Amino acid sequence: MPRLTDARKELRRAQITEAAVRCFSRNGLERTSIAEITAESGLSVGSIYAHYRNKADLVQGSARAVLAKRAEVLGEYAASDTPPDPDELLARLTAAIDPAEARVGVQTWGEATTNLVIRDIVVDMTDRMRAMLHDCVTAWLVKVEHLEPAEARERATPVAHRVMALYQAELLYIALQSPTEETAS
Amino acid sequence: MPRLTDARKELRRAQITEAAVRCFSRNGLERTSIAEITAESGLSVGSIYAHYRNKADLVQGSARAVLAKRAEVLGEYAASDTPPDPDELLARLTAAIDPAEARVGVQTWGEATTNLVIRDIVVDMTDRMRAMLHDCVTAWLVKVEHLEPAEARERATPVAHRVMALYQAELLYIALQSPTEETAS
DNA sequence: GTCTATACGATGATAGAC
DNA sequence: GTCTATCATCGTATAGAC
Repeated sequence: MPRLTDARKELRRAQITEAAVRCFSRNGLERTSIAEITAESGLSVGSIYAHYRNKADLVQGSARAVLAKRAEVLGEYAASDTPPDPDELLARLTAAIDPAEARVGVQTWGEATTNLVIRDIVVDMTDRMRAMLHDCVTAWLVKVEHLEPAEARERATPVAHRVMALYQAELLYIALQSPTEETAS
Repeated sequence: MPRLTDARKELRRAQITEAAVRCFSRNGLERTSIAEITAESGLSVGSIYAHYRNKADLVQGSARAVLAKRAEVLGEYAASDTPPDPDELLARLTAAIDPAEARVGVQTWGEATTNLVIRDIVVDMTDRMRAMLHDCVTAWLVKVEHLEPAEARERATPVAHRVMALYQAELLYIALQSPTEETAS
């Protein structure tokens, strides 16, 4: 299989999802029409349907992209040599939130309540992020607080759970600020 | 103005919003058609439009109803003579969450990211709930921990903020459990 | 692969009788 | 106030040329 062609295909798909996310952040998942995404991406209707089976497929791809991007930021801290303490971890995480992506993220939560495919994506990504947080906190407990690895892992669980919860609440808070307010720091 | 007529009108409106909330919890805000709400309420299309200007108006009414109901539970604790400590407060609050209403609540968050009217309703209700939590925590600090009222109010602020955040995260968690799981306790 | 034009279905909202 | 029947709009998805 020609991997160059595959790479181009992935690039087009990314181009489309990125345009879609911009539209979603403005008008929401369902109120965004294919025509709008067409205009935003600079492509045509036919081209979009050549890369995505239907709109549901496109929404899934966009949801994955947004959630993956957020998880990516987290992954960097987990591998750090000087792990931040939980409060600092949360502060850095929330500081890295992009308002537009926060809106799409919250829209995705809403969609997940009635769409099983989206629900699985969200739950899966949330579990992964919680696991990464667990790694971060464990690393901090071991390297900075000098706990035994076994005990550190155990004590990290409720802490990771709480950090995740506070992060989600912060994401919601940012998503609920009106688009006109988001430039004001 | 005849208040009996007004009361009947309110009753009909409630009947419609309750049916709407049931539909929303199953299919989401946007994917629920007026026809479905018609069937669920046992009324007709014309009757619904006699009580609500349009679908947006109906969604607003439903959002208000759900959020107000959740705030109501909280109001009881604020007036209690033996205020629960923050952990207990959160535990009781989360225990009182109805899965169907949790789903509509999260859907409302999603809608609020792009709909200014809904956004104002959500922000307003959130602020009110946080204020009530503040009252609860202050009452606990004064009556149980025997702090001075002035200091209690000040110390209660970050606590109320955190309880609210954890409550929101728990609401999301419950909303994301699939409808088939919600009977399993 | 990408485009334009179009078919088809669904849905919000209205009209008018009772 | 409530109903049934209907309209008009919009949006997804496809067909077919290039």
